[in-house]
Amino acid sequence: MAKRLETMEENRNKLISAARKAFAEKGFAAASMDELTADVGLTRGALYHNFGDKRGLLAAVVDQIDNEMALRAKEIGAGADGDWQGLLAEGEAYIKMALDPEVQRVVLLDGPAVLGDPSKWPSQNSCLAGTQRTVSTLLEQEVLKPVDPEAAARLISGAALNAALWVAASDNPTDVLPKAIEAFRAMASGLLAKT
Amino acid sequence: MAKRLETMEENRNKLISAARKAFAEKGFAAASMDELTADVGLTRGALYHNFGDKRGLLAAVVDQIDNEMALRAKEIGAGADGDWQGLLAEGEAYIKMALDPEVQRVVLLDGPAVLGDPSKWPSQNSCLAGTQRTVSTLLEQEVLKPVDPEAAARLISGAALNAALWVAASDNPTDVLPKAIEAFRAMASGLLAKT
DNA sequence: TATTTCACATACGAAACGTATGTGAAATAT
DNA sequence: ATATTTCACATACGTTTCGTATGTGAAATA
Repeated sequence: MAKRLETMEENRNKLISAARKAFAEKGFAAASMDELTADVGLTRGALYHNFGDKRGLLAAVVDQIDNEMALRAKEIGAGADGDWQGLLAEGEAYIKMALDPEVQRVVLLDGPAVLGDPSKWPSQNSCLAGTQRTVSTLLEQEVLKPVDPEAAARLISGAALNAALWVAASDNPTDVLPKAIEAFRAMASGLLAKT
Repeated sequence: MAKRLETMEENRNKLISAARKAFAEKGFAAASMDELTADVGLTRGALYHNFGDKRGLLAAVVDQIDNEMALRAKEIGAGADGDWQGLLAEGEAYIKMALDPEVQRVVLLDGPAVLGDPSKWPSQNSCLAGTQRTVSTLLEQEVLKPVDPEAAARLISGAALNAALWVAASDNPTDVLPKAIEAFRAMASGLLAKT
């Protein structure tokens, strides 16, 4: 039947999977397309046919990781007590996820540098979109000061992810992580309306 | 007299100056070392002798811009009414400075991606160090909640710089900038001790 | 069964980086 | 003042890698 589409999908997944490893371990610039494709028994021909160019492959990888992150953050946020606690929990989750070298190297460092501003990624940044939705909800409930939702979302994610970069680069991450989370909660609470 | 050292210094400055332009306009990866050096009447020989490699040149450029930023932020902060207002003013200054394509592309995007975590740059990140000093002062004055100074500094700068990336990438920056600043002030106030 | 499609392989050309070596003017020594 | 050494930079080379242009064979269609 549709054997063409089937193997094509397989090959796309193989390439994305190999790219996740290569980009995470070596960084975008140092990752060789020849090597990466050969690892899964293909050539650069398959790559350029499926993703256009090296950037296109990165975009696909970033999209996949970003969606996984957003999904996980949503789950964690939903388990919290109320929307506000949910937002804090999401932020905390992002900090922890950003400790993963793959997330850090691919999504936080190379992603913005190669693909440009996250909010304009071909795939849309799911993490950012999710946070913004939560903020909007809290604004309607008048839990937050009347700030711009997109601005708030950017600041929250920016603070969280930057804190994570710091934690990961520190000498003893486990010791530093709670400090980052505490400071994050403090700053985020600045958005709360004065009740 | 010391003609050797003199012309050597001149050449270093020529290269750094040319690199600022090239890195800002084309990005680190796309900037050609052949082209860049030829623009100032030199060859790659001069570059590799002075800076070791392409990354070394970027490090020198980042260092220069970073120091200019820290100097300017310090001036602005010093002109404010009190240390707390100074910190807010500094943050606001960073947001505005990050609208400069040179700052954005070289220091915020390519810098971390190529050189790694800012706090461990060969040059030390002057901006970060400055903010942390201010935070420490405010902690001694018990103006802030007892948070880790480094964590606070990272969160503040992270939020500010990420907000700036958003503003710059937006369709009408002038309209969006005040929203970013307002949200920033709100979040930063979360660090204040509950008086 | 013949024909067409197309997903991928193969082949090619064009940079660009880093190194190894050369060179000539400045600094030093005689 | 002349000879020697230093060294900042130029030149030349090899390697790697990307993107494109073209070829091909199996699957889909006629």
